[in-house]
Amino acid sequence: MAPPYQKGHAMRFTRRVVTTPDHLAHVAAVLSTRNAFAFDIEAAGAHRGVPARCNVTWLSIATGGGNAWTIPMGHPIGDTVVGERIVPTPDKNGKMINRRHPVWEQPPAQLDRRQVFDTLAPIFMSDRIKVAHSMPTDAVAVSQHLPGGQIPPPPYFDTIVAGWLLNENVQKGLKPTVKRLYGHAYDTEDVGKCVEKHPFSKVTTYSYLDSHYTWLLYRRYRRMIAERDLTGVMDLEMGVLEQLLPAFKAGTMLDADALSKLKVELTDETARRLAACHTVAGREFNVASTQQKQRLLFAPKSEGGRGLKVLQLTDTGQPSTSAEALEPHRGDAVVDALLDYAETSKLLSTYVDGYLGDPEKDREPIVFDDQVPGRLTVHTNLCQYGTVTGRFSSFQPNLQNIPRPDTVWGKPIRSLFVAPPVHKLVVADYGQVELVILAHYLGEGALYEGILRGIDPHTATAATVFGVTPLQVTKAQRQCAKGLNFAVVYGAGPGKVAQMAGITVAEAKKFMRKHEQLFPEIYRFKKRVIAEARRRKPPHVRTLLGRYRRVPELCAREDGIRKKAERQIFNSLIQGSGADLMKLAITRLPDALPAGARMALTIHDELVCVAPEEIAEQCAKGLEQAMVGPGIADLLKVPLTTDVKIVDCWAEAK
DNA sequence: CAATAGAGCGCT
DNA sequence: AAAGCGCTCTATTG
Repeated sequence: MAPPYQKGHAMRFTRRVVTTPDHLAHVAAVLSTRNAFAFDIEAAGAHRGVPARCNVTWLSIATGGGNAWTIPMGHPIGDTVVGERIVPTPDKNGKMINRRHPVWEQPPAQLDRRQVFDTLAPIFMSDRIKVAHSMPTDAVAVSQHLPGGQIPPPPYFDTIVAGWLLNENVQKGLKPTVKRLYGHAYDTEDVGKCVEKHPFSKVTTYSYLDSHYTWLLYRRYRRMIAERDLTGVMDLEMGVLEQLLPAFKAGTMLDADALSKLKVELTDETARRLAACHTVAGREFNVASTQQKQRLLFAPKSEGGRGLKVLQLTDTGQPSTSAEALEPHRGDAVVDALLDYAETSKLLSTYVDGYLGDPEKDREPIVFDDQVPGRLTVHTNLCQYGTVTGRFSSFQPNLQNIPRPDTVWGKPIRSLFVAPPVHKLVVADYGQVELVILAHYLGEGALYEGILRGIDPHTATAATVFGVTPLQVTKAQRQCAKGLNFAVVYGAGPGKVAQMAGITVAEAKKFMRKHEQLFPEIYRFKKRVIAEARRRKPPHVRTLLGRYRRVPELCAREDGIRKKAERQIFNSLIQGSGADLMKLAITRLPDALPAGARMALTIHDELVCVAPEEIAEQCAKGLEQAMVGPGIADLLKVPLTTDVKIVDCWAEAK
């Protein structure tokens, strides 16, 4: 039964917009007869981008039988502008200017959020299949309003993950996907970016269509996943998702005092280094401007430059001012000063000001200080569909590029990441997982034999190349072998190998030839992988657990393009299989870890868990089992190892 | 004024 | 001719 027509919005929406208790009860009644539903939220206000803290103002739900609704819960404006208001606002120079603001009519009466979620909680907490396009955002946002802050339980079907598994090379967002598959460009105004500024009816349509199309994608993808033999990988990803949600909701803790202290120190140091740049250059200039640096360094002395030789060009053919390009010019006072400044200013802007915000640059903090005294919380997005290879990406903030603790400024930065009070971080990383996977695929030869015997792969390679026993391998020989192994996995040329190994290009070429003679099985395997991939349509490879990586350029006519595709396809087999193993380990955590311990982060080959200190030891044992125990070990012909540490802060784990 | 491209650099 | 990412800043473009 449709509710009566309501004043204030168009007739055609009366079945879609839920604004009365009766209509809400009807929604719940229909959903209770369904075994799956898609949902989507819109958030407004300060923390709209942070699902753990955002203000949910719309909930839309779609399910079978053409049922779809949207439920506004505090949309501030109606449909038409009824006047305007002059508001004095400070401009960026602090001067007051009068700004005109539209005055909107009142929105229709809306349901109370509490009432909506109380009514729908049994549906969300049931064993129905929950469908969303990027589940973490919607599930964690909704969890704020469910009893006890509970996260809706599985089963899940995340359509963005399914779409990505079906084709990792296309835009994944709902709008581009709908445009591509259904030819409907339904939100050209970016309503979702700031719903509260758009008229009620417009948001109604937008919100409604989000869950409507998510449901259509579910219907479509469910079948395709099965048809393309992707059920196993999809199940794996949905298992990963289950572990991701609590980590996303809880966030990661930072030491608040250490961060404010570091801010002072890094700010001072960076200011000193900036002053040094201006002193040695003899004038003030913008040290962050590559254009100005180019002129300063490479212009002839007669024109006020340093007259340095250009050793490297950028993609657009400009003289490069990167650290790598300037390295040979070390010793020049200006070069030294510029590189010193670049070091700390990068760290300051990314890892300190980037977290705390910077009023001068109109940047909001991304840390929250309302959780535990003395601690700040960040809710990084560990994006399980963030790469083409299967790895995670991490953003807002990126916690996968925190500086290493073995550098002067890296240590205090990584030390910021701490366990919550009376908890420990339990950190484990796979040992040389990519070479282990390669050895598994090879099943023969010196690399395979070495890893089978538990020898460090770089040492094993060095022993073979230099014709010595593993115990006799020197540091320099191991470094050289490391460069060679790198070249295998990434397809690096002699220049990069030389640079990495600290040898000349001629020497690198010599060693690479020798490597090819001593490890023929590697090159045969590589050739075979590429040839088989090229024969498939579209050209692709499948990883250890069946994940696809398609690289259409593998059939390109142009040499450079095709060679790059060959490197990508081979690297994806290795890198993607590494991602498979890590994701499988993550799904094993609930069975392996003691109650109270959970995943916190993953950095490609590293898995960070958090546990109450009294069960940290158990957690460490469980983590090891999850990562290398039976079920993982059985997948490989060679042993996979992990190094587990129990620490108070992340910097201690290296 | 907002969006985008390019350069550069942090990580595995 | 080094695989995969995200963030900050400048300079340009709309």
